[in-house]
Amino acid sequence: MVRVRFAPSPTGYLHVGGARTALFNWLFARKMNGKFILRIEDTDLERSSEEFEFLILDSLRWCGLDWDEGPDIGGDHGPYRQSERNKLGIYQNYAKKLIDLKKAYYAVHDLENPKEVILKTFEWPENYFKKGHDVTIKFKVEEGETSFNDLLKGKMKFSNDIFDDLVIIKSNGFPTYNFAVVVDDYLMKITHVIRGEDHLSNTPKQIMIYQAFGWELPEFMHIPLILGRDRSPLSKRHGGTSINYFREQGYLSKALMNYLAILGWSVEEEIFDYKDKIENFSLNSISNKSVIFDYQKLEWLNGKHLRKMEIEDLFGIFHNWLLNFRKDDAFILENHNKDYIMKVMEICREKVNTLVQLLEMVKPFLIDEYEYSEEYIKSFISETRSLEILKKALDDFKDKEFKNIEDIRTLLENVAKELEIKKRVVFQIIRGALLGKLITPGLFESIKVLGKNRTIQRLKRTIEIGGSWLKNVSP
RNA sequence: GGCCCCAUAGGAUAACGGCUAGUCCAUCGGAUUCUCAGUCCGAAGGUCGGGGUUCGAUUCCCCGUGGGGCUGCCA
Repeated sequence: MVRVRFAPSPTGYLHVGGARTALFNWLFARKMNGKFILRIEDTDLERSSEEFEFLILDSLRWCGLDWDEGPDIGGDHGPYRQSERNKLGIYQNYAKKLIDLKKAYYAVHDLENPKEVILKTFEWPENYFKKGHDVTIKFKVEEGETSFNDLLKGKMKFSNDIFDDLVIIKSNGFPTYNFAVVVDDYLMKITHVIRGEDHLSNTPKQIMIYQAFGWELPEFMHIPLILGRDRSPLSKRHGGTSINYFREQGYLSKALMNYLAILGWSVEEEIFDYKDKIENFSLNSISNKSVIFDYQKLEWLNGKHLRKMEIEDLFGIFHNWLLNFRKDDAFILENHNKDYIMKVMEICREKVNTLVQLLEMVKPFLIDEYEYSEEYIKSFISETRSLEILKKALDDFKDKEFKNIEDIRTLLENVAKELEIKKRVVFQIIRGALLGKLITPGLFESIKVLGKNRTIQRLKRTIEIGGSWLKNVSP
């Protein structure tokens, strides 16, 4: 049975790189009918926090990556938080076993200069401890070579003399990363360790520990890192990096996962729902090269997903997003029936890539006191016959029914024809009159969705307000 | 400094050792008898450098260069 894990440390938000690692683990587990385990590596007391743990789980859920065992749901190999495991004495016990095997020792550190070890012993150095010396447990690195096979990199070989003896239990009694991972991966029966390439050089250290215990090695696979535009590690400098950031910026989890999947994974068809790709997934189609995060491609992909999904699903996601991240704008959905809103969204999504952009596009349809953009006011004023255009359109709309796009087109083209003004000009003046902006969904479609009453009201409103713009600039 | 990983257009990828190095994003140009941030069409742009092996190298080997990682009582 395949068992893989994702083991974040709760010292920050979930990073896209972490999410990608989690995604590949998840995909592999699902494909192999195995288990995906979530373990929290909170052995760094200084930097770890419960809030970050909460946020990481929240982000993972948003991504749709569900786990079979974890700190919140438990499992047969718990607990799943290293701090809790430490309380049970798990790491201490295993460290003592290594001491019994003479493969690790107590290291007594100098009082003044804690980096210096003044005594190595297999017996607990109670006297020194009482006097206030730091005491750690260090793993003894033997001479020789450590090699392993990496699923992506192939055969790896390290000479042991590049490693010093490594601390496995800190003076505060907590295990270090390299020790805790080994003990936990062993106890949790992890079969495949799939993680970022930044751990490649740690692997031989961990393998030495496996070997000291006589434990069977899992498979290892180190996937390349995600970099920013300048090839330095992706950081806030390059833009947002946390899952939460992209969520807040109006990206869909499906799209973000899709992007993380194709980033360094060659596929025939680029746009997909990653949950449909479980069967096709294979570890060896993952690229072996670090990759640069391309915000533009992500946005493009997000637009594709936005346009492709069921409008009702999009409505739900949009509504939710407003409530979570744009509380001040959430009111726009009130006092409208869902049907109208969905029709609005249907035509607006054709032009946008993110929920942020969608919000801007949708807003004027849902607010009667919509604002007028400066560009519109400017072009309204510079076109001397603006008011005339709007009045003519108003008159024509009043006594005509318009049920389909063609009727609306005919009517508007007729306005232009009779006034002998270019269609483009007429349409732009009317567009802005109805929605306050010069960039909107198709004008005829917009009018159809607005309906007769709103259209007429809005024409009247702009005629009134537009009059005052003209007065203000009169010579 | 030491050890390790990586290298095809600006970014992501494709090409049993063999056609003119293919595709997606971005860029530029055109179209969409209404806007464009949407859609369609088109263009430009690449095998990091130097040595080998070979009839033939993007592909295999060596060196260099560049980028990245590790080198913590961080993970």
